[in-house]
Amino acid sequence: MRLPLKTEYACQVLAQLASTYAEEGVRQVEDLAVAENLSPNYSVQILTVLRQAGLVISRRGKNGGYLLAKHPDEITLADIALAMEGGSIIESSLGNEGMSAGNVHAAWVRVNEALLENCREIKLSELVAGSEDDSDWMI
Amino acid sequence: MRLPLKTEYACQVLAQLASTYAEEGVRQVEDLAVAENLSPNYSVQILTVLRQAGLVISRRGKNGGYLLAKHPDEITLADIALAMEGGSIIESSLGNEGMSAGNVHAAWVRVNEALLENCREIKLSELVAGSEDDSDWMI
DNA sequence: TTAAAGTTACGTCACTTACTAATGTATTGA
DNA sequence: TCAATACATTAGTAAGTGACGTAACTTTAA
Repeated sequence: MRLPLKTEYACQVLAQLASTYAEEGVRQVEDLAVAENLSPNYSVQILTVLRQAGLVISRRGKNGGYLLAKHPDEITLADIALAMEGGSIIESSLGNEGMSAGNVHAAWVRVNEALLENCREIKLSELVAGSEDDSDWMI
Repeated sequence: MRLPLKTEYACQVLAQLASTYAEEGVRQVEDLAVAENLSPNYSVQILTVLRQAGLVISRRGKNGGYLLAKHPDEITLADIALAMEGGSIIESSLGNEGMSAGNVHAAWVRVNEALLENCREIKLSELVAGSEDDSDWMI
């Protein structure tokens, strides 16, 4: 199944914010969108979700913009995915109709939990282009 | 993201075939579909994919039907998911447009690989209703 | 040879995704 | 204060996808 672009874009925008985290200033949507080659209008909607999830902080009005709510080491892929996708990353929609439906559903719930654990091990800081970590396993 | 019903149905149909694996006879689509409460027509399409992937064997003509190609212990969730979804379970569609796109893409590729490992640890035999294994962690 | 079963191709309708556009609201600096 | 600026929210939409149904074809046992 395809990972929603929405979620991938969220990773990009957050990585972009992380790249200037040390400077402590806000970044404007236009700026972020250009750097990641995204539609500014769509980026706003993504940033709104990220704000509601407590991953970014926004300032309105003139000289407004966005900044990370936490250190890039303390935001994981799991946080991002859950923020964008809701309660689970992979969700099984099977009910109890059919002999094996219950077992199949339970199995995928287990897979989702294992997946969450894996995502918890990838930090936002590793996604920043040109960071120290990005040479080990990144291509 | 929602796990495609197609994939979940595939698990159900295979679990159903696994439940009578010892009897070594074929099961007809109608039979399988009723047991798992699926549309027979749709089940056919799923079984066709599973056959092409080498997970089931079909016999055509009168008294035809389907049977598992391997022992239920030797088919895993990974096999099923890959058969239904293609090369990867979770696929990132990001290219290289945008500063962090490459890193984000690489991260999700890594997640997919970890996910595959997890799926390799769940055997089809565990999905069979009423099997010995289904009481430990199944609800 | 005929009826039963799988095979294949096509059609389709509702839903979702990935946007754009328009309007509203808060903040600031002159 | 007021106008400019930037985020916030809602609505709209076109294209794609998912989950089916239908129908014609092929194979095989009896």
